[in-house]
Amino acid sequence: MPELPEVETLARYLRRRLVGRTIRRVQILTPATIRSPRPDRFTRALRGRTVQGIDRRGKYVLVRLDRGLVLVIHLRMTGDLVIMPRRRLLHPHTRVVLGFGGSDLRFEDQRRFGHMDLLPASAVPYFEPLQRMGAEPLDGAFTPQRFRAILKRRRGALKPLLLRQEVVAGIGNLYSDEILFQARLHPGRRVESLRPQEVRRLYLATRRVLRRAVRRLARAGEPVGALLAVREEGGACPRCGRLLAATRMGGRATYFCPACQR
DNA sequence: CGGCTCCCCTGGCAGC
DNA sequence: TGCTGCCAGGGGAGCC
Ligand SMILES: [Zn+2]
Repeated sequence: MPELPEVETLARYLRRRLVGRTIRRVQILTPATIRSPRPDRFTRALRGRTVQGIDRRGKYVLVRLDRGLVLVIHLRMTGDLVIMPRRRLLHPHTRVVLGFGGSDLRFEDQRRFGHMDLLPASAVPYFEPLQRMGAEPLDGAFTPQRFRAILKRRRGALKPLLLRQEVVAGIGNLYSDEILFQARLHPGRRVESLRPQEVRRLYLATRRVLRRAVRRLARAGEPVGALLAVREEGGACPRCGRLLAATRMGGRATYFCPACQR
């Protein structure tokens, strides 16, 4: 279930495979997946379009097409984009198929939370969720100063803060736990109580955790993180060996070490 | 604004 | 075996 590193890895893969190729066939198996425009228009507008580029913003995949169109896709919890030969049987959770001749790009999504919007490129900056989206943590513009400024405007517990896409884009439930573990900060710690040194740790941990995960996913296809490896009921802290605390914050399962994270 | 609950939907799994 | 309830990595709406 994809957070920034997984979506970034997926976007890079799609870029390698799809740029320059032309959509010949569009098949919608679950109309609800298409949020806009209506399925018949969606199909007509996509047929014949050539992929010019693939971008990522937060957890969104953006497929840039000719004629000034962009296909904006969110995988949510269970969505995935897979490329496979056209002759391969459709997986039962296949929601949308874009046929590129011999191979398909298939959107598979068990829980049907994922969705896509086909927009004019000019409308993308005004597309609500993208417009609200916060800083890209792996971007060069994401500096310690910028991060400090972002946090200064906020109040409340760190974990829910990290999960808000309009604060920092792309962090989900798993990586937020990992980031807080690496930063040695308690998930319930209030952002306004952080000392400069701790803000710095949080900044560095955010970058390092996400960057490492992208690198590792690209190579091994396996997610990384000291905490992620033991993140379960009864797991031991990788740093001090004590039992991890398991709780819920903002309705999300949360794991941390009460000794190391303050 | 922050923080909570509910909801969208499906399936895996523990417990009875 | 079969049923039930709970849980899941996302995020928006509605409420206090
Ligand atoms: Zn510890």
